[in-house]
Amino acid sequence: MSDPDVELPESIEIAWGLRERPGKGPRRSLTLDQVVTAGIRIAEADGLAAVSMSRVAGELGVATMSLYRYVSAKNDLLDLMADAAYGEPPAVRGPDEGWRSALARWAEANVTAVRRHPWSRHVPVGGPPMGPNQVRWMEHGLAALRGTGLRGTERLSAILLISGYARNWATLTADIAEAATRAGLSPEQVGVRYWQQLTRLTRHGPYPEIRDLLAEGVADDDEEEFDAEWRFGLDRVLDGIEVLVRARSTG
Amino acid sequence: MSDPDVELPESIEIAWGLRERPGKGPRRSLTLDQVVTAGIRIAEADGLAAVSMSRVAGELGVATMSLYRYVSAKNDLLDLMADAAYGEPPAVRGPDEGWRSALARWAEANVTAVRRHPWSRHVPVGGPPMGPNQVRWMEHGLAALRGTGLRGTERLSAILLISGYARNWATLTADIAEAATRAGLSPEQVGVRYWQQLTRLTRHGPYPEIRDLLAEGVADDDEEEFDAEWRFGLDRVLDGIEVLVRARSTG
DNA sequence: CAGTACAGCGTATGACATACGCAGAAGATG
DNA sequence: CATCTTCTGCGTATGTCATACGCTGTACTG
Repeated sequence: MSDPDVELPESIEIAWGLRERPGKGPRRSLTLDQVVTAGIRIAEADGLAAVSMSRVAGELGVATMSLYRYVSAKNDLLDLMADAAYGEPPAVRGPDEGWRSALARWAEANVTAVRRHPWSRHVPVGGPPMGPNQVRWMEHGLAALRGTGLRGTERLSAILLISGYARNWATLTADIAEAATRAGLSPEQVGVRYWQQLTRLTRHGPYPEIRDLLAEGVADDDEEEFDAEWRFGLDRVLDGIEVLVRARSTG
Repeated sequence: MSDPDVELPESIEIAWGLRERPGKGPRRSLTLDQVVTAGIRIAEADGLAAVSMSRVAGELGVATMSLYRYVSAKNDLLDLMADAAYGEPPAVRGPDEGWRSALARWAEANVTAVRRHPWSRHVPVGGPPMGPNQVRWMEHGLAALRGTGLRGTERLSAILLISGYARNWATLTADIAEAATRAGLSPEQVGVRYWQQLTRLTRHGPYPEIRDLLAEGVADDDEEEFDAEWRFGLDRVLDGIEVLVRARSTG
């Protein structure tokens, strides 16, 4: 139950500062932080695909292979970059704030975090959150649900659900924004084009629902529409949680 | 409003069978389907990373560059593979089935689809669904919400929310299952190990919520726990939709 | 001062996506 | 039947990338 020294992936240990500094050999000329920051700078400027070990090294004025004294593989670097991209979680729920408001803030902050670092959505994830920032986000998300009567697994599932939704939404809108930039259009125009494309594809064939949808005029013609859609989904999730919270506090 | 010939990405047109066969030159020695199927076979056997153009070509007994007569870039191939991985959507909602049951089936089917082709979760997505199978899934998802009084954008947001949750969940569990295989453990053991790791990381520092969680004994000690967690989130979402559906039918 | 473990990094390897252009095939056209 | 057009398969070449290996010099330890 309280194993003091569970095995931990190397990059995670380093990120949490659990690695002893050896003190022997020559002084290191860089910090891990500098490496990660350089990677982020490149991703910010030219996208995640531009982040190569040699380019990161170039940015720092060292040889490519030197980086491997700081990370054990490129994937480690990407994981650390992604964790850094999360940044600070939003302010923890205050004593006077309701769980619903706090959770909504937390959800919005998730979206904002991805929007601030659009490249981060392309970092391949593998496994549950263990980076320092990710864990802190988890902490704050759980705090929003304190006192609701939800069990541990339930609180956890709830924030997993919400962060997943937020990341999905942020990813979708970022993809659209990127396609817009590529095509020299506005995001709204890309949205409209998508519906036109879907209209053409479903013109012939058994797509009654989609045709109804299109006939209803679903086109996202302005930014507020986009935002309304996000909030719609968020409200559904929060409503669903509220149903349970109420049931618990009544029972 | 009814532009008859909207621009469509090349690979999408091909996938929908909207490309004319030229009829001129030599006969093609392959079909697009064979190429995609070969890619899937490799991904199934050795993971998505093993899918290289040269390996796919080898599998088909042609030269690497021949593939580019069928897809314009590797990404096209991956997109087509991902669309194929969706496969058939679940049976459309029948006349006697409630929206909630139909939507739950649709959600489960999303999970199953990813589980059947775990590699598909690593295919980089770019943009809203346009593949033939994806669109058919969309059609069936919307059909589940027919007659609920929800507006078009609302129905759409709802299924986006659910499919996102399902894919996230499937991804997380697949990641765990894969880590388990790599480590020669059971998925349950990997879950337990994760909580131990988190215990160690949060032992010192401001993590009251996580420590509460761990003290409560949150460890996923069997498969039913896993499944209960999935259903918890799904029920929250469905409850949230139900709140709205009821409000609409009352108003 | 001797020993030792580690830092930086030059070099080499093997995989990969894909641009380019050619030779030959099969219809289209006269 | 002859010529032309267009497309196919694909050989070759290019440039990029991650990373294994091992050497050299460094700074702390005893």
